Amino acid sequence: MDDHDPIDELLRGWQSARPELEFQPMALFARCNRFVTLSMRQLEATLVDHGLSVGEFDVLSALRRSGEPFVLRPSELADRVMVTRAGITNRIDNLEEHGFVERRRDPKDRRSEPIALTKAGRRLVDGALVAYLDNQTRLFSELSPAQQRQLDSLLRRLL
Amino acid sequence: MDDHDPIDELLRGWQSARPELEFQPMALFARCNRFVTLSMRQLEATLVDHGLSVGEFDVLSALRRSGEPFVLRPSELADRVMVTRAGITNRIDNLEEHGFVERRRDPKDRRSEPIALTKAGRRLVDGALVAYLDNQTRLFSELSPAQQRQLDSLLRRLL
DNA sequence: TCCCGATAGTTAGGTATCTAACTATACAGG
DNA sequence: CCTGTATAGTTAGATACCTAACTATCGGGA
Repeated sequence: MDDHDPIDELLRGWQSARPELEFQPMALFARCNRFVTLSMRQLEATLVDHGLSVGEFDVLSALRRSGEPFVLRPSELADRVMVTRAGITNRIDNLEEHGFVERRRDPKDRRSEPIALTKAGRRLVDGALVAYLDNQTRLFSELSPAQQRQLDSLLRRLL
Repeated sequence: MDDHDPIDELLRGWQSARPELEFQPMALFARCNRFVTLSMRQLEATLVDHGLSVGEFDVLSALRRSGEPFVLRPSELADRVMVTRAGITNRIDNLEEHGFVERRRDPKDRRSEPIALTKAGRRLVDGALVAYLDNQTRLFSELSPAQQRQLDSLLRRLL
């Protein structure tokens, strides 16, 4: 019963304002939300040290994961990083300006503009990845391996 | 091993691209993130039915929770809904336009502009609250009460 | 061959947020 | 009292998204 936990405070506020209602699930979701929000802030800070935003890192990551020759079309990228195509256009614009990706041409389909990870982009993402993983590992370091598996299984059930 | 789970796919992609690294924590965080993102979308949809965005609902909720006379200063609201003061100014502008809150004056401090929940605002938030809670309850309905407590305790440890 | 619906990507317009700068007011110490 | 610093809130400018409309191209069927 930490009096300074903002979510317990939220819960107490509601319970005294609407004592007839059940707020346990709200508090649980608020905690999930808070964990993700705070963690994202840390991850952003980690990537800023490498000159990347999370959004840009996601795009470079998708290219990196795709394996040789590290080329994907914008629509494939959009699907993989779960962003609209318009959003991907903007991210690619930024990354291209900085020389981390290149727009190519597809001789088979002139509508398509395959996006290729450049050498510089690959170096960058490979370096940032290590810091990013370290950070994510730290996020869960308070949990034992068994607890981490437990959390994973609960989340799988939720999704 | 669901072949169509996008997070398992993420994991497989990385494992084949960088087999020497450990991606379990990344997958775990990705799952948290995905759960929160998908849930937020549902909650947004629920509130849209009541003519509110999540941000607006948060502000009205904070006022509602504060109890009689349902008045808080913008800076208190900003702290409670975890948004900058600039962000709160905008939300209040919207809510005031729609008549759900009112800007008052504080005779003790002319810098301050206490925000009061109107009758209409209170009706709205009380109605939306029920739908919102129902939705959040549904989010976790796949988990037994014991599993929900387990999740809560894991999250408390993480935070 | 020509047309027409589907597909790839970009552009335009709108929204919500942030940071930083600004205005007005309060208050404490000389 | 005056003055300097802190505080309350707003405004300005930038960013990163979204949806919807648009342009160009593809490919199948009359």
